Amino acid sequence: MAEYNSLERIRLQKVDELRAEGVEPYPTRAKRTHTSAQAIAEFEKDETKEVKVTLAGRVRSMRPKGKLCFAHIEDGDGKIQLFLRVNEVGEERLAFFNKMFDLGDFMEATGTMMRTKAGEASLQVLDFTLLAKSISPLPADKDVTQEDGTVVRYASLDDAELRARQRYADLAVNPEVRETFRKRAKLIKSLRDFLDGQGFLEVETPVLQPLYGGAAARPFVTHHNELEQDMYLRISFELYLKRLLVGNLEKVYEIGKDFRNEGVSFKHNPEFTQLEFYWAYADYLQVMELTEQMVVHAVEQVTGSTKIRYGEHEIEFKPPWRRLEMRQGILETSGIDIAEHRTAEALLKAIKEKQPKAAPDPKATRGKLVDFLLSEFLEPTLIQPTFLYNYPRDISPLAKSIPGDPLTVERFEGYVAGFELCNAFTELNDPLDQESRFLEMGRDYEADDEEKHPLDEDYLRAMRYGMPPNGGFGMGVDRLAMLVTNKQSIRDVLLFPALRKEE
RNA sequence: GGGCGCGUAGCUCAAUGGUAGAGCAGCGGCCUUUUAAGCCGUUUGUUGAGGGUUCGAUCCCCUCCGCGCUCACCA
Repeated sequence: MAEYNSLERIRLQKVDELRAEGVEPYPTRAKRTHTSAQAIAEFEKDETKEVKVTLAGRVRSMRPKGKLCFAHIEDGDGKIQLFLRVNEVGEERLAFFNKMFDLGDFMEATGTMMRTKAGEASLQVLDFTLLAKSISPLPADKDVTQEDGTVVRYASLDDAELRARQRYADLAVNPEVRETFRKRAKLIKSLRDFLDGQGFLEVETPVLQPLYGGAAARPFVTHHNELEQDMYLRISFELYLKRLLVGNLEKVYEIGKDFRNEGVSFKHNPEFTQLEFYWAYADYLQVMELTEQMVVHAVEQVTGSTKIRYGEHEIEFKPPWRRLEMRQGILETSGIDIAEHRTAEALLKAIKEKQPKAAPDPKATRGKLVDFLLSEFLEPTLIQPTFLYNYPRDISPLAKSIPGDPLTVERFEGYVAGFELCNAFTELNDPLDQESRFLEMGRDYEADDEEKHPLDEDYLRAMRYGMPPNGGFGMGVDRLAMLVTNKQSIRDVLLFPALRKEE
């Protein structure tokens, strides 16, 4: 049972009073004819013509002034001022409005458009109705535009926890939050449009899987009662999408949620939106070109420019992006040439000599050490969009080796603003090689390591029917959303980010 | 999981080893062109929870809860 504070109790009492007067505080239907923006546009076409409209929205401010009252309501398009006078609505109705309406209420108002003495296009109200009484006051929010044009916000909702937990309140009072999520929707639509235009088929593969795979991550485990078996929430789409290539679907993609039972950070959420595509007969170089085209298309659709501002950086997405061989990048930033150190022992020794302050895991494989050098030294320098290519084989069990170089695979990652945006490779399609890679991975992890790749026999069975050579791609859509909305935390681009349960 | 920090009114914040204030919101008035409206009056708190030290804790100590930053983890 909810407990009400003093403000809420006053409003609840108003609900009772309204009902006692025969006024329904939550009527079933609204009769809106225009949004605020439509009404203003129509009025401004010809201000001598009478424009009669019914508007609806949330009351955001009330300024009663004796025999008249100004109020702003906000709808999906913006705010509009209501102007109520005793001349039109009568003394009794004006008093009713002042007494019974509160900030946050949804209401409807019918009237004619007019311009106030201060010059604001407003609705001169003839009649009004309550649409939904607000019991709990929304966090107060006042924007004041000062003479020099700067907007000062008084008493807004900016507690990060409250904003994430009660996103509905955050959205209700912070218009720029609504804008962020409009941009996010536009981003996803533009990615979809691009891939559709390239002839890719959008598919849906299982979220609930008998076996997880396609990435190294701890899964969420659940249980199906009737089948009497454990199920996993997917950690990637990869293995299912590649099964479709076996089925002669040549270009497929999926946009959806992945789930990883791991740490939460400014760039990690346990469930996140992934885009993956697989492209038969293409290799990682072709995927690289398609990637830069796709991303610049999306950035341009959302922001209107190929260039964005992200924090202190200005980032240009126009292709071609910088291409940097991983070996070269690591050499330039750490002074270590990984090609000269072909074993984990040798590489570890080199790191200790050249970078005594660095603290790599002494038990790491060679691939993990390369990854360490990458994230420690190279990654922070990759601000402008950069394709880092050619990765160590042992951290890439699903990628194909470079002909003639068994330690290196045809793989690239796209980096922007110092973090990984996407990951792609020429996909391994040799079932025998794939099987030995799975077994190899198994040896590199402890028996109880939850990140150990389970051996997916059905996937190998599919591959044995024959899988065309292909290029595959995966991208964290939330991270791209962070870039185009200039948000420093993944939470700001997720409507309901993962939070600990409230007590 | 480790480290650091934070938690005070509906919102934004202040204060102090002697049980708390401001602005906004609210409530009661006045006001026929306001937009942070103004003016007069006025209310609001288990100071995140529990325990300890103390004559006395919101402040000091411990535990817990929640959040933020960060490290670890994360192909």
